[in-house]
Amino acid sequence: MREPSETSGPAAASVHLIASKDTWIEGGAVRQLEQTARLPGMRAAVGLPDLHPGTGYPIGAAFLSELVYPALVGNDIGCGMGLWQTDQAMRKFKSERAAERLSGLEGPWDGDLDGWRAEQGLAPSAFDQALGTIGGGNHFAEIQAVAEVLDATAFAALNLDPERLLLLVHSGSRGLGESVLRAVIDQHGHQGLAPAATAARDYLQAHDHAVHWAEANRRLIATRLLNALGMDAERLLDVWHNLVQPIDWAGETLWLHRKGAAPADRGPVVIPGSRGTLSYLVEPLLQSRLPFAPATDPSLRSLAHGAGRKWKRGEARPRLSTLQRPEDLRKTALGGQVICDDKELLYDEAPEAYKAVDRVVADLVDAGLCRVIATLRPVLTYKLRRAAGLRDRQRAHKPHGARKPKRDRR
DNA sequence: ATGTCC
Repeated sequence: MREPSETSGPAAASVHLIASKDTWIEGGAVRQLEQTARLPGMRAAVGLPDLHPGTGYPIGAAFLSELVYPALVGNDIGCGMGLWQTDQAMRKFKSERAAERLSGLEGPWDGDLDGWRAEQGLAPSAFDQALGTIGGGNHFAEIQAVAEVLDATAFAALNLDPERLLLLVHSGSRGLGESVLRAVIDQHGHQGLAPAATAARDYLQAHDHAVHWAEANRRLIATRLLNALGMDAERLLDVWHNLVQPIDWAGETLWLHRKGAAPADRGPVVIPGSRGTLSYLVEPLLQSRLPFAPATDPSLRSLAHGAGRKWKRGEARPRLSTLQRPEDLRKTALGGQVICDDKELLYDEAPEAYKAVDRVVADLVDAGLCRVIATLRPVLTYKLRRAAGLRDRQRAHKPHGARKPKRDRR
């Protein structure tokens, strides 16, 4: 573990960075970590090895505070990862055939929403048309195969079969979380809220609903995708990496904010790479460490939530477009296939835009925070499918005058 | 990240 340099200002929370010297971390992200740690009421802050800059606050970090900071959780409240084991044998899977069967996941679900919501115990919201949709950015649904089993005992304990395909879903609360954040920010700005105050209570109630919505959303995404492929599956895990929750610490209640940080106290988690690299199924090693205290657990019971972005959104296309065409990006180095009809998104989420997940996981293992159970190989990554007529064209019709002149074909 | 943006 390396420690950020001392900075001036009021002595505040302890700040830790869990990363080896070989792991690239942007200076701006470390500055955001230190600045956030100086907010009122902060007790401890940790940057995980996937730390990278966010808008105002870093991503890949956890914060322990006396106050509740909605802005720190961000807009995608409840975002996380769900993992399913399917009944589909890897050897019999035809990924091109499967890709043809996947479409329409962007539109509203045509099932019995009321019945399903009741089954999930999920209160209705104005955003329920979006239930079962993946969204944009780094969200995805991915069919994976087991690449290597490194801990056979833990693997078997999860009832995992190395021959069967898995489904990993990464999504969150979409527009609902955005509306919850906007409502509290409009009233109170970015300030920390006293947990007992009405503002915090109202926020936390809406936050908890968004967290529930996000999990239900991942479940419905999985259901839709599995139905389309004619597969059955069992959920192995579901964890949130964007949320705030109360945590008991030496008799007092503090608030643990995870901003792109996976929990180390909810069983195994998947640390996804990019669509072109392996993902890691890991077993956290902190579950028996009680009582909870930052002094004995500087990781704040958290793990990296992925590889971490290396390039900001929008930066990848100009860097890569001369080297790789969109059709090149729809096949990956590990033989996987990518469904993504949005060019900007295709470039933004290219493997090159991410740090090396192997390095990130190695840092966690070296810090004694987790053990690798297995590595998972991407087979078919679903990002965004546009209606057939609109694929690889301009998103919307523009007036003729606004159209660029046709360029010569190379 | 965002029923994304005019």
